[in-house]
Amino acid sequence: MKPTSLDFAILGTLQQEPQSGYGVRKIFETTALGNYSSSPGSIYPALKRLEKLQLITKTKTINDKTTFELTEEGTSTLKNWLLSPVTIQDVKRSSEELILRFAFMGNLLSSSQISKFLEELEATILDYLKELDNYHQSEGNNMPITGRLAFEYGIQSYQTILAWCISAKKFFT
Amino acid sequence: MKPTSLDFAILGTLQQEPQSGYGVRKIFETTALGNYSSSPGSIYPALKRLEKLQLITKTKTINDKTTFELTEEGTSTLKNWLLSPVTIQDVKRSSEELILRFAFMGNLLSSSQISKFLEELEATILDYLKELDNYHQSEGNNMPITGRLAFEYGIQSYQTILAWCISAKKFFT
DNA sequence: AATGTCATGTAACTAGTTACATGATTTA
DNA sequence: TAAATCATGTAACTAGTTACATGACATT
Repeated sequence: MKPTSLDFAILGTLQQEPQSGYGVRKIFETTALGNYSSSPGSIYPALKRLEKLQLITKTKTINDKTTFELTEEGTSTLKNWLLSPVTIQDVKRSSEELILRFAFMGNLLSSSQISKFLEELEATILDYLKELDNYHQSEGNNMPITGRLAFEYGIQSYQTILAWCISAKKFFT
Repeated sequence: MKPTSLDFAILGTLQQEPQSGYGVRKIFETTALGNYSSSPGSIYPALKRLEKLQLITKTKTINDKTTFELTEEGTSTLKNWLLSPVTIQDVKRSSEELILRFAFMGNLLSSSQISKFLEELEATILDYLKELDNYHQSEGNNMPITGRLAFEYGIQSYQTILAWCISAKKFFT
């Protein structure tokens, strides 16, 4: 029963500052933290889930607002997620989630832990890029033009992450 | 009852070449068409769905293999999807899906239709980038460092698509 | 007084995951 | 002959979507 990607997005948000359900929804709606659903049908059940798992607790209920904050277990769950190794599957499946992880590191990890994450990410992407390059070299000419261009977009987007990693590392020496 | 993203990935794959369910699974597993699940629990039910909607039909059953191909309705559904306008929501939610669309255009659309798509995409991303830039200008300094860097990654990844659009257009004059 | 936003929820549905199951065929 | 891969499926579960519902409070 491991938390979902949305769960971690909520945990990270609450870690930055305790929020009501409505507060979380507004943050997901307005900030670029988006592509996470802000609909009540996803947020409120998720909060219940997290509460049942004892990762968050209600703190105070002033007028209408119920404010949630992380429990100790919630904080350590979040931290473990931030510290978990970067796998090639992570890279293949969703770079978005890796960037989300990074975004939440500021408050919880040390500079050297953050820089280690970036180096792991860099290495993993380099590996994957080699794989993609090989495929491109051998199959590129057999692919229909739009297919090939789409594939090349993929390569370029990984190169973008790579370049971003390298420039981001400078902030965490 | 509109087809899902996975449905379109299957339709596009079958349009390129009729396949068995297993064939589709292998393509999703091995090609970079990935992040679409290739598990039997997603593919076989999806094929049933598409068959019920009369977008695909079984053609022949040689030994074990049941081969599916697009019906006329399937082809036109796919084509309509390819031709549908590029919205800012598409861009925000998933560039991946837009690139998937592009990848399938080769066989079904004319050069001018493809180039129109690229121009629409370019314009939409430009709009969105302006929005992101404004946000960055006004809020960038208030954001925690990892949050800001993550945001900047977002900007860079849209710039990558933009550059890709521009270079891809050259193939469809 | 009416509209909009704050604030929280539920109910019905859909798609996708994980895990299991089966049998045939191919390869080591 | 054992193991791997071909080939297709199902069953139980989970998360998320859409749509609806409610009431308080603030604004015009």
